[in-house]
Amino acid sequence: MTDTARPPRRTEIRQHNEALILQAAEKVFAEAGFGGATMQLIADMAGLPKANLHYYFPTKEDLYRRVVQDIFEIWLHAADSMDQAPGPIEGIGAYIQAKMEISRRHPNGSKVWAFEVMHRAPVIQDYLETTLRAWTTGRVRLIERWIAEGKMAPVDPEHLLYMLWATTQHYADFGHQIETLNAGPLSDVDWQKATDSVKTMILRGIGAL
Amino acid sequence: MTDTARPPRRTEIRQHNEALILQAAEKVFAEAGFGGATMQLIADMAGLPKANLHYYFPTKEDLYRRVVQDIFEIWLHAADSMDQAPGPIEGIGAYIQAKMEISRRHPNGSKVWAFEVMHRAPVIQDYLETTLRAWTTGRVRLIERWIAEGKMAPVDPEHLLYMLWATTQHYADFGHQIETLNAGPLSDVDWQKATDSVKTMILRGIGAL
DNA sequence: CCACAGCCTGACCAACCGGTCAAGAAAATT
DNA sequence: AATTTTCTTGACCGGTTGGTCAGGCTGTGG
Repeated sequence: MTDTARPPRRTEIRQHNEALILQAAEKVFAEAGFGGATMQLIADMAGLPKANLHYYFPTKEDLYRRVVQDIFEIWLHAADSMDQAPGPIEGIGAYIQAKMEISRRHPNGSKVWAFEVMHRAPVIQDYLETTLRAWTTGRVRLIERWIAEGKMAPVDPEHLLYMLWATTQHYADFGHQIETLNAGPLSDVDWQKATDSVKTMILRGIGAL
Repeated sequence: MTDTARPPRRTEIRQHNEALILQAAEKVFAEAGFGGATMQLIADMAGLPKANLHYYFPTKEDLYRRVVQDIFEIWLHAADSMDQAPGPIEGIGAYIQAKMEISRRHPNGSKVWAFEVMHRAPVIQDYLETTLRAWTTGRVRLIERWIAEGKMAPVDPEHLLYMLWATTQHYADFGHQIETLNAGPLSDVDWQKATDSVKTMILRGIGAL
């Protein structure tokens, strides 16, 4: 009578292996999509036998769902800095900064999200309709407030958000194309330049500079 | 001895069926990626037996390659209007207009391209390194000229191009997400609004307005 | 020491995949 | 009409896939 029946006690082994699998899965799903990814390949990359994957994640879809959800979490937190900002220069500037850093550090996550949405979001449609919609409504109101206060030009807030998502995620999703045109991976300086360029063009574009 | 050996004579039947197959393939590849798409599904959607697909396109990869190449062609032509423009307002404005219309009319093509690039472009890597790079270099020079003539602010031309690609293609690649947030498909007015928003924000962002 | 719950995995399976092929139907050419 | 080329298709094949399962292993609490 010490415990409350169910919780299967997250052992350290479980946590460690789940992390290992999720990391490998993110990469494989990003590079091949859901249909193109194979459990065998994910298993090899994680250094585990395939049957072990099915022990922690019963089906391929369960594993995929976890990967997508984890990414979604990261993205939501990226906007925290935007909320307590006094105006668009600080708020949107910080949001661009945060999203560009995510594009650099979690390019695979961004790609999996893109795959999922292009696939008509069979797995996370409910998230789009609930969490993302609520999130969006909140930021739209924030932007409308800034406009009303004369801190920026009267742009359509939703299309501004689309532009923010599109430009920042482009550096992750189309990273290969950018690297090809750049004749090599982007350096620290290149990333700084990219971030500054996006910030400058967008902030001037919304009349905040 | 009448003909010159090879040309396999494009009959009307061939042209008709190839178009039918390519149209179905574009949709299936866009919604499932290369790995997730099946020849059977494409055949069903085209209303043809699977074996017939292999008659016109020997392998799945041949079919995929044709789909990607066709899209690439459309995109290249979208920039024609940009070249003979006197300045960024007309040139970049027309380019945004053209790319937004492509996003609306060929959303699947845009998605297949996105899939391909995220997949590290196994099929069209040579196009990226030759045609696209040459194209990009040309537009970079054009933009640099406009900057030198004082017609726009001194932004980084390459990051401006990325922003143009990202924002316009976002309406195709992430159309499902946008439609979900919009609670339904975009109307004529919605598309006009989107195009105007993108144009205004970007043109002001580069100091052309 | 035992007991037991959680962890591991080689071997296996039905379903499905891309691709082949032979035989014939339909067009085009002579 | 005869002949040659193009087009059509059901049946089939080897290989791969997601998923299963029985049986063994391991660590921990008593």
